[in-house]
Amino acid sequence: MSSGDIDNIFDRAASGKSLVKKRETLTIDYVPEKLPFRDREATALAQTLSTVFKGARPSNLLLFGKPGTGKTAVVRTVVDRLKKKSGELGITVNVPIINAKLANSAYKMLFEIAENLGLNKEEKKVVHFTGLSMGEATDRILQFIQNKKMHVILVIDEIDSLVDRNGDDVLYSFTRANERMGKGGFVSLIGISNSLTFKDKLDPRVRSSLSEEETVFNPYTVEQLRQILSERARLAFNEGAITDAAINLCAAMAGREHGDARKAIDLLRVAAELAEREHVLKVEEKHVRAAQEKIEKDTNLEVIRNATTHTKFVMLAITKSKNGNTGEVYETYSSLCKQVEQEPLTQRRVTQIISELDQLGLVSTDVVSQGRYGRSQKIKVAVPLATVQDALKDDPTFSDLLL
DNA sequence: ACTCCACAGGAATAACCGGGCG
DNA sequence: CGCCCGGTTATTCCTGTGGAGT
Repeated sequence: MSSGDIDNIFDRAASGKSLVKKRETLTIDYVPEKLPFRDREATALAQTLSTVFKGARPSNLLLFGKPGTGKTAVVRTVVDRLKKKSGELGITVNVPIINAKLANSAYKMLFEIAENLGLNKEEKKVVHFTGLSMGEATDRILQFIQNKKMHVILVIDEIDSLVDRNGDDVLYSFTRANERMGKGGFVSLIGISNSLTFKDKLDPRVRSSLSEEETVFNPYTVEQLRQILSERARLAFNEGAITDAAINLCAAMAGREHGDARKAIDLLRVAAELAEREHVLKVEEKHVRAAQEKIEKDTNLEVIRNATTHTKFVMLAITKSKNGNTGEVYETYSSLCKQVEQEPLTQRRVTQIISELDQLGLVSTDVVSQGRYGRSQKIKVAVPLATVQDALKDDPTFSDLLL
């Protein structure tokens, strides 16, 4: 380290500067002015939506693409502009953007739509957060839109998770709404889906209506990711606070998955945090590697921590049983339960929990047949043992069992 | 070629929760 | 108040199956 570098540290400390100057540009919520490599998609979307300014209903639209390909970001920038423009022109357009996955049930989603459209500010509450039948709730929302002659463009993010859990009944009502609505009000749907096979899960009627138009978002290439990251880094970091090599590594790591820009930016942010903690001058490749590990560990930790007690028991039982076939896991599991005087669940339920853990990637399973000795799963933990123990140590139920 | 273990994993159903309806 | 609604967790009962041992 040269004396210049040392001066540099002092200068930064004195002026209150650190590596990062604009942290918010490294979060997923930050939407840049202009989205690189997404012009085509953005103009197509703007084109479709522009019909509201003629007072007509825009076509329903489906957007496809893997996570982190800029779907949500494109929608948000275009919608922002749309709102600004409609304000200037004195046209009222309601554009609720809701995330079906975060809402985590069809009913809560309806509730959020209602909130967004301001149903609950009127007279008295119209749609509550439970208690009504689904049909009733949708009817009330549509009725409201019709009465107020509202122009609504409803954006449903992660629409595939809605259909996976609740089927397409709700979507059916919304796509059909315009026929019933008469003149004055309308509803357009914009669905954002992570899954490319999403359309197959829909009823044909819903499918044709929902995808009057569609756009596919291709994954970013590593080179594109690199450019996106460089641009963000220019905004976020102080001059010379990050090496090109670090940026390239972020791009390469995120590109290896499927061109996930969100992941790339997460990596960059966490790497910066780690570098700052070390009080070094530059974010380098090793910080990016460390960030990768940290992100993985943190998500696993969270998942285990938020799991139900029995899921935790099962997780622990899997780490404790060496052989890892279902019968053995179940036995260690029940003995763990009895140690703390809890009623163990059925084996059927436990296999279900195991397959849930498998889906979360905490555990890997493999069906193997051992001939005479039956057919079973070979279950292994897919995360470091320390992670499991860390996650469980805060739970008082497990404090005695971890030794 | 047949058996039969030790489960996998689907289907139906129940128990429970928070909350609205009349 | 009793009943309905949707959601989640758990139970009960069930049929299906790869391959080591015979």
